[in-house]
Amino acid sequence: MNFSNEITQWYSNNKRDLPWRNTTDAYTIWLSEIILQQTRVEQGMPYFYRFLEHYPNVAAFAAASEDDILKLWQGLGYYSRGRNMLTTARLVNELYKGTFPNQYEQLIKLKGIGEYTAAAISSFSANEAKAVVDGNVYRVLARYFGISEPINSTKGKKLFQETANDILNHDNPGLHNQAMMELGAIICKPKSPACGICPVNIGCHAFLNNATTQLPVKLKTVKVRERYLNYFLITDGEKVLMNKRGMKDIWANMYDLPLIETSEKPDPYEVVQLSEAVEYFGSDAEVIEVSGPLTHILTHQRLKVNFIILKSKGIKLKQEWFYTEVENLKNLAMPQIIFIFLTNFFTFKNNFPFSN
DNA sequence: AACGCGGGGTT
DNA sequence: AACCCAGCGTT
Repeated sequence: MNFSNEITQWYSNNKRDLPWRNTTDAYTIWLSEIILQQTRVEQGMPYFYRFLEHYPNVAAFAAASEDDILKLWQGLGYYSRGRNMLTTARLVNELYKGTFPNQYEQLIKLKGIGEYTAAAISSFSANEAKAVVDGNVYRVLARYFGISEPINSTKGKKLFQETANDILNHDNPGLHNQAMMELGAIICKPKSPACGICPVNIGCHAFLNNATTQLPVKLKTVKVRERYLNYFLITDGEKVLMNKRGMKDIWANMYDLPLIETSEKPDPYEVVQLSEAVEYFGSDAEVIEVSGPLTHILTHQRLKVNFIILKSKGIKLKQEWFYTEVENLKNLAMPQIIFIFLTNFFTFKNNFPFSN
């Protein structure tokens, strides 16, 4: 038995029953693949069901608004995925009359679809002979063949893609690709891999040389930036003052609260004295209550967040600010920390959340 | 080639 | 705290 036969047989007997594996519909597979980019299966699963229910085909997706998509995407992170999907859905609806393409060369041109995703959709949907290389495959290949080239260097990416191409089973590329990823997810795990029950342990360089902890090799990532975000909760009757974020920075085009960012750890009461605050809130602005700082961790940023309840007579609205009914908050896509704060605040009005 | 982009789970 | 997750787009 060769490598591919071993893992595909193992896969057939041990695979998880995942909803996107029961179809060859390119639209459905596209949906699942974008959701699963840098996202664990368990985390993406409920979003997959939700999106499929709201948008059962590409025409339905194309008809959605960006606000709709971002709201449904809320909590999943990497929101550009959702915005890129909308671009792609609208293009596909025009260009291919609502039939999602399943050929690599067409897929790779679409926004949000890179080498991995184009290979995944084309091999799963049309059995096209393109090898997938995701985080799982990097790990399996590095260990099995003893490849110590960093997986995130340009040279490494090329080498791993070539290696994946070399061992691809051309008789059933879709099955082979699924098996590679499943092996990485279930057996060849990052920590404490289950080498004892691995179908290809005989022949695995890392297993034979007790080197699973050294492989794969990955170049150091950049350091985390600290930011201090001071959010203001300003109400007017049953309305809340909200902010629509721009295209730069995190949480593009999503909704949060009026914000003043400071370069150093601030005293919330002094933030209100800053000229920027005085300009918009007036010098008579009064701090009612403060909670924070809360720490919100992103991959490359550590956010220290203050929430400041403010009362003021003369608010001067910035262009991106608008009042909205509390009832309408459920329609706005917000970063998790904002969503949780507002949910708690308006659920426990008399009991300020996160006070410390 | 390097960087930016979320949120959550595991070790 | 470090690392990882069915990566991709921009600079």
